[in-house]
Amino acid sequence: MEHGVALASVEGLEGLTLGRLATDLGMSKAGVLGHFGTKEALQLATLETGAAAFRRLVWEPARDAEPGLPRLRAICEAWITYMETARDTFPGGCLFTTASVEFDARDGALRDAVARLSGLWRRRLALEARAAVAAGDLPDDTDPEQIAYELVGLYMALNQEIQLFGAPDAGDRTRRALDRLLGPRPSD
Amino acid sequence: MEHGVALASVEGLEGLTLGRLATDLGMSKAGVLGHFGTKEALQLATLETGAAAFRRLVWEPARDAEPGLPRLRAICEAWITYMETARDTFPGGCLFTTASVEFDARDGALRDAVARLSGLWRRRLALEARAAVAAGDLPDDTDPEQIAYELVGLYMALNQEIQLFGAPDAGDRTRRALDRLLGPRPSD
DNA sequence: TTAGCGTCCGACCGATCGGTTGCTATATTC
DNA sequence: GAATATAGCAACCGATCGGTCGGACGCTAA
Repeated sequence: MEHGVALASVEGLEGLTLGRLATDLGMSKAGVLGHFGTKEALQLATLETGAAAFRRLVWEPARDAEPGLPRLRAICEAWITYMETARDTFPGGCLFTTASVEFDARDGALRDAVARLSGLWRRRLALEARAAVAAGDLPDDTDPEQIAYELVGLYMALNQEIQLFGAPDAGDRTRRALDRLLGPRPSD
Repeated sequence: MEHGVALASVEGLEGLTLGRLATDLGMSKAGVLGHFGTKEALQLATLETGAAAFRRLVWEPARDAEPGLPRLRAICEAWITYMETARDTFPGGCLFTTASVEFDARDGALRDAVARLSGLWRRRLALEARAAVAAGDLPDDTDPEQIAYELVGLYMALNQEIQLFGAPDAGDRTRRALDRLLGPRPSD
């Protein structure tokens, strides 16, 4: 599964091939397929494994922070670290950005799964933003969904900056945008 | 070429297949390939054709606006329209978002072409932002590259919102984000 | 000891991939 | 009217695709 996630992050979930995966793992195609039954099942399992890694790297580190703005900031910082340093797990960049673009114009279980996971994450972000508004850490007229929407865009830009342009200062660019979106960081 | 662009926007530039394209066009594979010689050449030509359509739909309408913030606003509005209504040319959403994610982890002419086109557009956006700062329409301490960076992210989010979630209010969400990024629109 | 089960294998299937070859039909040009 | 160039075709190539099949191996429980 780990190698499948790595492969898919580079080649896409459609480019994740039974033959290629089997060769890399020193197995036969039938041996690999036996565990899943179908390529689509393999793709879905890969997506779930990737989601678990995302939760572990981005959500878990922020879990202990106080709900609301502190936790939202912790999420955003872990998210930057994830984009910058998760090269071993996701050598081709964020799997969910890739999968979203890959399946957003098709039908089927894959598209549904991607939309479900993306929607879940968006709701998580909006939930924290809502708590931040309730706590008075964000302006009263803030739309939590709007915050979540802009955050997602910001991190897709970060993914492109790192993967396509190889920009070293991409993390700081994102932090600057976060300052404007969530207010300056208190640690400064 | 038109049909190739439409196909690639749905299936990706790699999913753009000689056989599929030939069948849709009522031609033979050899007949299609004869015009390009190589699949990679077809992909590059498709990318260029898509870029021409993008320029026509997003850049041309804003060309007559005054350089700086007015033109930047005109670009952003045309860009939203492009995302919302270019379903005939790009039924699978923005071709450049797709291509960027598809090739950002690979090597070769396709990746170079995508990076070149994306970089060009980023520089165009930054150039207008810089003019806006010089004209006093944006704060003095504004980083034009930062504006361009955040704009690109914003429109990738818009592309996802339309294609993956089918959200009808996606354009307005983007306009709200633009208000915060470039200041409220004067037309209000 | 044996039966069953999970894991994996090599061999094979039809379909499709990108690409090559030799040919024909239609224009254009000299 | 002959020569040339263009565009298209059917047929075919080796490779790879996802998937199927029968069987071999090792483990565990009866």
